[in-house]
Amino acid sequence: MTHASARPDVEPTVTGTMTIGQLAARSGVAASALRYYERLGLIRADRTGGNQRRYDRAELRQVAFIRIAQQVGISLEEIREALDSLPESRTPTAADWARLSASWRNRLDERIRLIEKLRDNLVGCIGCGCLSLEKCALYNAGDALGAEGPGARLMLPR
Amino acid sequence: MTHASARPDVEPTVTGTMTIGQLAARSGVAASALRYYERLGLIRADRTGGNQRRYDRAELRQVAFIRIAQQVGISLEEIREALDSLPESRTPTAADWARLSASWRNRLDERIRLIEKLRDNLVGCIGCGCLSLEKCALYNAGDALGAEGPGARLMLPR
DNA sequence: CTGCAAGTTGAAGTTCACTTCAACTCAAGG
DNA sequence: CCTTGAGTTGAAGTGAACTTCAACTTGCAG
Repeated sequence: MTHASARPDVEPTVTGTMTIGQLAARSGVAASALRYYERLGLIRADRTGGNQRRYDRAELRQVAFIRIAQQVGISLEEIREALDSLPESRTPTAADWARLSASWRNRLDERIRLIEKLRDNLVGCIGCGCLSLEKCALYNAGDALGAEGPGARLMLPR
Repeated sequence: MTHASARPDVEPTVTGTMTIGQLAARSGVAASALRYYERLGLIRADRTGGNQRRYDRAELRQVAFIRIAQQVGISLEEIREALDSLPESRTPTAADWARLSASWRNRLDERIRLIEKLRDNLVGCIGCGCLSLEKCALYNAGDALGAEGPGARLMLPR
């Protein structure tokens, strides 16, 4: 083993910008995914003279936001729309983020309500055999089951 | 409008079995999806002399279970595994279902915990700008962010 | 200055969960 | 018997979210 002191090669440079590899390592998101996000307009990067991406520190927060939103079941397209609603002034302020996330609180609340209903009814409802689909409160809770258009569906409704 | 009495053409026959169209209508799942589920071994159907599917009433419950599990973010493959764990004796009993759903309660609890954490931290965490990824409790909550293998990822972790 | 890991692009591939299509066959009312 | 709507199959298409590949180019340690 080499000397145990800090390895400087992954540390962000003095300028505070990161390469795609560094952002990937720090965010836990694959570099290919970051490029994909950029193509979709979810994140942005400056370029060096040699056309390599250099990410601002702020992009780390942006990527975190994207990942979290995804975990909540929001599609990248919807995330893009939300991010587009941020002011043009780059590097959104804390207040901007707060406004955005507040608007998603409802979605989270809805999701929790649904899953809790699911959990609370699972044993009782399926166990009791009441799952007759027409009357069962559980089943009707997630009403948006009807198909609409081709392609794969989102796992969770709405 | 014709006379308002019940239309018998969608009603299940005296035998209690359903055509694929009837099961589709009653479960809210497209017929094509039902055939797909059958290919994956998630549901089963008897056949008429002319090779048409005839579903037992019990399959309605089965389909409901599948749909609910999906809403919780469980993949069809995992659902199949769970259903395979049911006893060979066709038409599982209420106790069987209860056992199965009980084993999924944990997953539901986990999901709820995660989303609640997300919700509770969203405004505070992103708003305050603490989202430095390494320290943020919110981000670390959903740790399984690392990639593994090709293909699309599940929306929600685990 | 050289070597080589890390970066770049566009195109094509992958997985999941379906849907759509074409080309039939079945079932049942009139 | 005929027609018509519902059902059958296998193959191919779809959308989301990425990954992988090939064929280069950059950037920096030695």
